[in-house]
Amino acid sequence: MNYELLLKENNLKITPQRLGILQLMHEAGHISIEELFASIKKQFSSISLATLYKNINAMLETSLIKEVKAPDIKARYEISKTPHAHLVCHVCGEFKDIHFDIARVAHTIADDNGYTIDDTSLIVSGICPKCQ
Amino acid sequence: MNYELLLKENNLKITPQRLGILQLMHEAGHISIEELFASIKKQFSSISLATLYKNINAMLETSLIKEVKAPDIKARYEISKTPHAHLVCHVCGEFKDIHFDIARVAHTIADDNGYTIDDTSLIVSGICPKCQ
DNA sequence: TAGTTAAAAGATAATAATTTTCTTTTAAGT
DNA sequence: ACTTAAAAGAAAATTATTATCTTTTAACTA
Repeated sequence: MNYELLLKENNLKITPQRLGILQLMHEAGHISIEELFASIKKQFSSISLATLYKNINAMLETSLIKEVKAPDIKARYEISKTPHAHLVCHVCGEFKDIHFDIARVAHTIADDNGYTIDDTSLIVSGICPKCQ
Repeated sequence: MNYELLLKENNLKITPQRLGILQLMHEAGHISIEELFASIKKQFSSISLATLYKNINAMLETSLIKEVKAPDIKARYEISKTPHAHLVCHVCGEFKDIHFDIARVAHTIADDNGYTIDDTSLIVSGICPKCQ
């Protein structure tokens, strides 16, 4: 995955910190601020939490990344890809991408109401087999 | 709507504050903490914000109410009803219930993965006709 | 390739949101 | 009415997020 291109396409300056954030986000699939901060500090020991928040916000604004929030679970961030659903265990926190095409459904809903879609989120939250 | 029964069914004590919260939530359809606090103070001028949070959390735990969070918009709370989608304008904040049956889709996803469902949320976020 | 500039990083302080603690009050069951 | 556990209210504490300011750096240009 070409993170430099991703940033460039979104008119964001390429910085080592941003590349590190995107790399970690990509490896994890989806990651919370806490986890991200703990991991990124291994590469940039003096990185500021403020920097992390500012970058997350900048990348959210351009939709380069996406926030996913499920009940009982801290928000997680992921690099935007084709819309998909999330299955979340609220006991152990397991977070799974589900390749279900939510775009069709979303378009039907939005069109019926004259809306333009910017984001669609389908989150199924429950208990995974291990936690039952 | 019988709020006393709702509370009783969920083993929560019936208090005037809780009845007020449920009433406002029902009238609004979905409401943020801020709005709720502003409104509930008209009835209970000395109600504490801590009380509001504690009650929201208690009612969330029993699933008597549900939290709905869309990008750029503060979390909103609603009395749990049959699962439905939400359409949100992130410009003016308009929040619309959509009577689309998301349960079927959710069950398919959950069953395929051995999950038990506790909650399903489909949020389509975009720009409403007025804000375009 | 150095020079310029606007943006980003980092440090810290400030603000906002949420939770905790403690005391007083009250709902609900004898 | 009496008892008890839970809820309310007030205030403080904690946590999350944002803002401010100075220093550093990416990106562009001469």
